[in-house]
Amino acid sequence: MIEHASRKKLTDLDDLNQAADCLRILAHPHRLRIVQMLLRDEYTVGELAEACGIASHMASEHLRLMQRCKFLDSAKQGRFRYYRVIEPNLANILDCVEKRFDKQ
Amino acid sequence: MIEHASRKKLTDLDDLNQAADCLRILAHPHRLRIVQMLLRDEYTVGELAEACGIASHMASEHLRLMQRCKFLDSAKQGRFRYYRVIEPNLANILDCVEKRFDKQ
DNA sequence: TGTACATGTCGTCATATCCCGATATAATAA
DNA sequence: TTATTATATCGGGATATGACGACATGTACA
Repeated sequence: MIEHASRKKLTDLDDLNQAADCLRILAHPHRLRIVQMLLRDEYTVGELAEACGIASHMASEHLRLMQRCKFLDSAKQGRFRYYRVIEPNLANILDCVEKRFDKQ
Repeated sequence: MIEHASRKKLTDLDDLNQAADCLRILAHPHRLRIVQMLLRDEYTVGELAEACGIASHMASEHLRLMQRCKFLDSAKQGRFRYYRVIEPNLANILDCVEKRFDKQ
């Protein structure tokens, strides 16, 4: 039996609360740039920081936040640590951002 | 000539700043529920408020915020005011939220 | 060993956001 | 008109977030 879209159950407020926490973490210009970069390639913390114009210890904090909410994973490699995107929906959301905000 | 994905230019930090402002507005459990409802049907401010478990003047504030950043539009009809979604990417983002957060 | 470098953590302060009560506007009904 | 209902706005107090300097950890290499 096929449900009409408007009859689908609404998401629980508890779940929307979690979703809002995740979206709030993403809602920062430097974190958006970091995600956009990591969706395309691998970068060190220092490289990400430089691309954002911030000190690397600040990039480190952004990365920690995004790792905590399971957006990113990381692996150490010598002195460096590499992060990668593990949340599959982030590509989709960044597409939305680019669609609305990239100047042609 | 086809550009490789990793060679596409990064979004300006100024634009990411605007994007972050919009995402931050969306990043609230009651606003997410309001958008989810308005994507499916029409509701009065009072109905939206009740569905969120908040006073209607609070729903009104949420709606004003989302109208200001061009997520919603509204039209008055007698004593009531009806809001509707005008940002096309919101359906996509709510899909992401439901994919990650709806319990099956 | 020691020292330079990459990354991470800890306080703190300024600012932004959330939530609420009180009040305002605007339309309908009596 | 007056009362009632629906929606909107204002002001402030509590809480969360952002940015920063200072410091800590951990790795590499002379």
